[in-house]
Amino acid sequence: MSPQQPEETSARGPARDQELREQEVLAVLPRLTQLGNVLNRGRLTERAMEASAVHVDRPAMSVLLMLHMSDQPLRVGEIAARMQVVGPHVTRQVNELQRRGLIVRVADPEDRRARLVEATAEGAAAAERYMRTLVGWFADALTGWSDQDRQDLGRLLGRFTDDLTAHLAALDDHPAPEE
Amino acid sequence: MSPQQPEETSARGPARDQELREQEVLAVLPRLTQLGNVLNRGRLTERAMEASAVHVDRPAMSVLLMLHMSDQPLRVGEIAARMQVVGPHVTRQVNELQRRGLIVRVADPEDRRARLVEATAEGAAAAERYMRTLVGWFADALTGWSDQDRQDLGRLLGRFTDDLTAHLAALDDHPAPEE
DNA sequence: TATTGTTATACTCTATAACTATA
DNA sequence: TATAGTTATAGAGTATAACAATA
Repeated sequence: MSPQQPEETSARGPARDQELREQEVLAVLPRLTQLGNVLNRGRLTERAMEASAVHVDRPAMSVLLMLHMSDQPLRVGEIAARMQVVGPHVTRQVNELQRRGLIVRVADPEDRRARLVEATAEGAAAAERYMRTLVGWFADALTGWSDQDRQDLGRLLGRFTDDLTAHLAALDDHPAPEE
Repeated sequence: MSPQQPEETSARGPARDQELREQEVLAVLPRLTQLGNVLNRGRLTERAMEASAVHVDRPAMSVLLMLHMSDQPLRVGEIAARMQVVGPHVTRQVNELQRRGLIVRVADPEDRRARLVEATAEGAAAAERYMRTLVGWFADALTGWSDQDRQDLGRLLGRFTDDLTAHLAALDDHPAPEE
């Protein structure tokens, strides 16, 4: 992390800026990898489910959580789109959640091909317990942070995720200009 | 997570702080989920491998990258520990990388049970191409950010990952104090 | 004919168990 | 007896293909 003067930086032109950004990203890359591991692997989900007494598969928990955060019944296709997975995968999880009484399928009045997936009272309560457990852990990890740092983290993380998502989507359209 | 002292005066106690942090985390949670998806799923790795003309499996790429970032031959057990996976998984990936000539196994002079895994020139070049592609994409996504924001992101992300990792590890030792 | 969802199947990634060789 | 690694096998998670019902 070499400190630099903003004026100096921009005076050197875009190529130099790019190089500086790459230096910084290079330093953060291992942390991003680590964060990805903690979020996906690392049994974070399993532990939160255990702590909140929710006993379903991890993918099913994702579906239930997605449903809970939407505050509205969703179609299978919509759930799949939001989770960035394919339809059949969601069907399987919805089947399991239904078996356990955590969701129900109701008729979609607007389209008889589709059905709406809706959390039961029990399902909503389970999702709420799970989410509060997880959020509590994250919040605990931020103990000792200044208000400013916490706000900055939220702001920058959101912006970074959006920008990264947008840039990767753009790569699909303009396939890789040579570097 | 119910605060024991319901009525707080203007002075903010720890319980109130906790609640504030949870509010902020709740807002960032979807973004963290999204970021986790982008990093792990979303074909980011596959696309970077394609763009850098590296043709191995995704887990094998992780091993090769880990080796490249260590700048030193590593034992299978050490790679597994750093990747947080089990030994046999690494063995499989190392086998494939060896078949493709990207790594070699050399004798460990200090322990004849173990062998050291080392990237070949070709393997190191492939890892370097891959890493530069990925870092380039991330850096591009940060175009238009102020120097301050970029530095803050790096700093806060690193700290967050460390604190989160530490907190989750602590949960293993003091299993969930009842609330 | 296109779209929503389901069923059946296959593939990828990672873990556990059993074993070998060296310490 | 304990440790490093490998081989064989099993499981979780997700995708693709083929199909049904409705639009």
